[in-house]
Amino acid sequence: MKVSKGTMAEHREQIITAAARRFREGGFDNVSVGDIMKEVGLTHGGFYGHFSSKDELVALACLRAMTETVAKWQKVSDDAPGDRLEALVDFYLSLRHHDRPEAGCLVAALGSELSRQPSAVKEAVTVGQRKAIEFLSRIAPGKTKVLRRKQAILAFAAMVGGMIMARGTSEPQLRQEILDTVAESVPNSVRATS
Amino acid sequence: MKVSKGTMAEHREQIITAAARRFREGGFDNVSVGDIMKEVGLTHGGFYGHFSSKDELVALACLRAMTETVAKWQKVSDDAPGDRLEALVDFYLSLRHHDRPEAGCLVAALGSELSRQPSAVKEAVTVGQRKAIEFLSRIAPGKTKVLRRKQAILAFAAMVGGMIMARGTSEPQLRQEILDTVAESVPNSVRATS
DNA sequence: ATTATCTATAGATCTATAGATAATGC
DNA sequence: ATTATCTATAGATCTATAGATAATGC
Repeated sequence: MKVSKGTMAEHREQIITAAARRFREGGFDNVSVGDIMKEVGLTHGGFYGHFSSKDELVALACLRAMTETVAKWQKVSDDAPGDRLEALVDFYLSLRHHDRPEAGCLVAALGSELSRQPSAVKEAVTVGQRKAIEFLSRIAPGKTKVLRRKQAILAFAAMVGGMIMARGTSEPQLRQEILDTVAESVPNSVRATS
Repeated sequence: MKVSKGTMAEHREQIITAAARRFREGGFDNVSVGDIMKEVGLTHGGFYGHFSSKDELVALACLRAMTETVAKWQKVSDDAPGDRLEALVDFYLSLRHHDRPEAGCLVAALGSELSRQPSAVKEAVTVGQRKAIEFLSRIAPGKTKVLRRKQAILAFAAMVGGMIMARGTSEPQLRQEILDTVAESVPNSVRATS
């Protein structure tokens, strides 16, 4: 039953990866330690050899998800033929992202649950938020650093809010109107930010 | 033990009111039927004489919360000495709203949990979202109806996202930067929307 | 007589722990 | 010998239901 140290380290990574996906899919409360361990092919009892509590895994999974998201943003903006921020906004507010919260932005998938998480979780998310804002500042069009940071925060807020509103709507027409309107307006708005 | 029909109707209202507050405070999953009934001064067993399921109460509580919020927005904008939308944005992105999710916007308090709720709940929220967007359209500055609606959707998205980001942050300085930046940028952004 | 509420409970689920098992690694 | 994982379980909690109780309202 015992596995090598290398395999155990792999298991740990697999648990964090599975958790990052499953939590975004089902919410922190509706995904149990047992669910995640089963997905990795282990039993729930072994979990506590890897982590001291479910909360510890939640914090690690949040940071993992946010780091992966910013890395994906980097690729999307690098591949953009035209305006990098505009390409990112279209990518973020796509129907594809809407339909796959488990593979997308953690703040959009779990944002309103974060305020009720223990401080270790919020601290991990804060690190991720800073990375996201810093990345967006780099592709924002403003002339000064201060201005680009303001543009980054505004763009992030509008994208997160737009996606959450779209996911909370039962009518496909309103949903698409929200995604399209925000995607279309953010680039103009960013340029107007001072 | 039995009460009059009038009292029973009052109890029903009290249950919905308590639920609307407690759900925004703790999330749908972390507030039990028993918690809500206890707050109203009843026992959990009597709940099913009022509602067929917890989900039914969730839907009613969501609609209640959103309707109350839009009513409050109306008052805030009516009392504004200057620009009505600007006053509303400042009110929404205030530290006071940040600190009291249970008395504020449902989309900011529970937004990312909505996509996982049954369709009856999402339909109730959609009704509320339409009311919110229609209200914001009325105080938006655009020349045409179509333009004002776009401005309303952008402003709502930025406000929701800004509040959720602020509540998910553990650092007070970053939190305040997010609230201030979005509050300051939305009015300019709205004017730039076309 | 009807029915709003209460008491008690079935059935399900979840986190965390304890001790057993069996493979690694000194 | 050490330890990663497994089996089993304690303790807690939640939704929903069933039957009892006692006050309303015909």
